[in-house]
Amino acid sequence: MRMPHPECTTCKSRGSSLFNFCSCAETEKINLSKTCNIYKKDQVVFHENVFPIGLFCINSGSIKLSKIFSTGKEQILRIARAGDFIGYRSLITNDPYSVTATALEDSTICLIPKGEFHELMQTNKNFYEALLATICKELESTETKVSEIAYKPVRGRIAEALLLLANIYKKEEYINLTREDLASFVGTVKETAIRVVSEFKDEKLISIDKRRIKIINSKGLLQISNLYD
Amino acid sequence: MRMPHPECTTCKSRGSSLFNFCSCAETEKINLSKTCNIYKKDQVVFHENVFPIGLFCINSGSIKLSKIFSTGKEQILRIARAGDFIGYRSLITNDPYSVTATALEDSTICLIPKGEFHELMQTNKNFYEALLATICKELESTETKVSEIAYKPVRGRIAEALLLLANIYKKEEYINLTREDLASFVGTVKETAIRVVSEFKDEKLISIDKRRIKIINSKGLLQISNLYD
DNA sequence: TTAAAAAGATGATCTAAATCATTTTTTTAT
DNA sequence: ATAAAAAAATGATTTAGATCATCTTTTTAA
Repeated sequence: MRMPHPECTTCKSRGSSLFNFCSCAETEKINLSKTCNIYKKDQVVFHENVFPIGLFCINSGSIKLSKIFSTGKEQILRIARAGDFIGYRSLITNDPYSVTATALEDSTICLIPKGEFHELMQTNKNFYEALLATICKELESTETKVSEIAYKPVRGRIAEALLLLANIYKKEEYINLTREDLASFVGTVKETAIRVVSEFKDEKLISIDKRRIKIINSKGLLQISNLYD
Repeated sequence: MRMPHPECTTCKSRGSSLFNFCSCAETEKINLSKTCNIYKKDQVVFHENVFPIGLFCINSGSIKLSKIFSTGKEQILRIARAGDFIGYRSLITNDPYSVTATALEDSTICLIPKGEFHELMQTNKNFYEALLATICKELESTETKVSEIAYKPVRGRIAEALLLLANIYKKEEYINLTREDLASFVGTVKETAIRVVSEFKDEKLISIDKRRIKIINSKGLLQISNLYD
């Protein structure tokens, strides 16, 4: 779905994005070449194994990045929000996407053409360095994820995930993720995630309104998360 | 342990390392500023949570990069060999090491001072770009590891790990890793790794001499590895 | 507004893999 | 060469969490 372009220069996500490292002139230039679309909830932004055509910059909403198996199982690796870039790795390595990006809610996403991205990489050192730092941070958190899935019990992983998600969704009052997505995020199944979330509710660590989760005792959750570190 | 410096310019690992992107003059300069040490088997090269003082370049041997838990459990994330750089991520982000590096066998490792590394990053675009590409690849393989630990049964993970290790150790005839390290690498326990390796021997997928593993049916292993993708 | 679909809850059962315990083989150090 | 230590092998037992099945609540769409 096409929509009137939000302006990059005045974009409310600019401060929290890598565009913060771009000059006004650069931002203006990007603004002219970009296109912008609304993705409905559950709509795929890009598919695993497909070659990229540009850089996606999330203007509003949230996007899950996941690997999907032939068995239908899904592993969510990361959840991106307003201001985040997605799909830049394939642009750098010239490889097809290694993950699938799907909208978790209705989201507005801008697409910056490949050439524009590469030009920015060539000409703006600050941008380049900030991007490199972002990738390094991502790698570190992914390495942490490996160890935790391997050694931390489900209860600890869900406690930790809820704290992380509360931070991602800090502007909203509730964590807006189905139990099934929560399960995919921590590497378990729906039923187990449902059970653990119910336990946390009984233990007064979280409250639930309809199906939405709100943390009411983050210290308690942190303790559960750290039990096995 | 100190030793006579191997020469960077004639280093047999140079072709397979990122120094391949450096000019002769640059390599000479690095050669003069570097120091070189032998690390005995099981010796720690650097520790988690410690700040880096330079860039490590493996001249010979093999190094495991792992996270170690307070419970004593270890998750091996990556195994680095001759020509590989280790510890560059902390140098880029100015953070302490997020993993511990330990010699799997007696290894020779050069240490390039921090300043030298940063200068190279500033002045040599090819080097910079190659490093960025390396990190991107690492991130992709770490993401794959997350999904596999979450969804692939131990048999499949060990089959896959053996194929990967055979490739890392392609110059040697045997895979030189204890069952315990193999277990840490795929996220399981020693006993389970031992049992699966024994099964593979019984199924004529591998042969074992003393405790060393040699692959004799890689197609079979690949099939087991792919059963659940 | 109502029917259908999706999400969540919950109980029962099963199983892969962890844990615990002991023995054998290989390696290392004296 | 021999003793001690480390690694591997193997059996018995336990368990966390997956799977299967059914029911309830909430959301979505006609």
